[in-house]
Amino acid sequence: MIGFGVPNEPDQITHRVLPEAALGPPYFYYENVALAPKGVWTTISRFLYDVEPEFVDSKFFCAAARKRGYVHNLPIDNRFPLLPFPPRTIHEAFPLTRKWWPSWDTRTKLNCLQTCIASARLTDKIRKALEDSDGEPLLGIQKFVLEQCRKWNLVWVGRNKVAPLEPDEVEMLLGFPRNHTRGGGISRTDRYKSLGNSFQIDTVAYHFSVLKDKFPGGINLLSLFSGIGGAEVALHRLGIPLKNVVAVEIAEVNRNILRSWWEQTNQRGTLTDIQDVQELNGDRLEQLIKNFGGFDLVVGGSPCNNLTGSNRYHRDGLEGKDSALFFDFCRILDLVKCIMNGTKSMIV
DNA sequence: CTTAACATGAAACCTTAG
DNA sequence: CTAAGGTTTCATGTTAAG
Repeated sequence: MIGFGVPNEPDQITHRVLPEAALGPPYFYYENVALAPKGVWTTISRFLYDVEPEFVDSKFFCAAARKRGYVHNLPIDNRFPLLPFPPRTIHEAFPLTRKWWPSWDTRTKLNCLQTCIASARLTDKIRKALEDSDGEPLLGIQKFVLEQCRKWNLVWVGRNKVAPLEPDEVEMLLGFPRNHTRGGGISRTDRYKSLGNSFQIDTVAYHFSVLKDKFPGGINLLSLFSGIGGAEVALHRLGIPLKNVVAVEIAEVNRNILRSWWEQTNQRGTLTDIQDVQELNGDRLEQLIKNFGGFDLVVGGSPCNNLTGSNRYHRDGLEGKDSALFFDFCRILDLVKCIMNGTKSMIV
């Protein structure tokens, strides 16, 4: 799962032909989970001008897996990665765990970072199971422990002791600055939730890197479902100045995180918060676009709640309550295209 | 009212053996 | 080719405690 290519791997594709209707401006970038129910990505592609999805696992960029699909109309030649490369194995990312890591735990990469962590009861159960055996644990015990470690992304923090990742460790793996989601009234569980829903910065920045030459004077960004600001952080770390950013995000804690980052990094552009994508109708968009001459890039990863395998209750596909917001991405992108090109919208 | 802890499978893909 | 087995997954609902 390397899409059109990732750094340090062969089989790079540097050329593709986009459908006529997909050509910008603006550039657009849509993201969601790769392992969605059957047919979902076919539908997503069809609604986004028949652009072929690019499926990439972020394990090629960091120490954790993250299988995602991206539909975008960005150029794909002359991409470059953020430097320095983040640690790409568990041992490099968490050197202190090495001392306690048993030889029979052969993991070198973590699994996907999710929104919940393992219970204390589980790590306690694992400790007790291991303490009962002196020396090498029985194969059955090893199998059980390893299975739980994979399932819950546990790391070794002491003799017979495993633990879930701390929020700041998740921030690091995803490529965010330390303490990005800390403070300002956000709870620990909300940090896990916001981080678990986010982009992996190095992956997205690799795709965005082709924009650096094109927008030396800065970029106007429409960031839908912006969350904790993955797109903004990626562009910033690439050294692409942010001129006008319109960020749409339903959760107040996430809007606060992005606003706080915006101020801490001394951004010189303007950040406009919008709470709900439903507020973005034709009139509002026309007004915004008139203010600063149009968007260069429209980014969004719409909710995956009804697509991900982690959801035991309502994995209903794109028509699900939350995941149907994908169609708002399409609606808004289409409106932006039409307003900027002076044509009439196909959507009523 | 928040926050935290905890229990709760299955779809879809992959590998392997035959 | 098929079947069996292995592996992974941006989560939700309930309960309790503050």
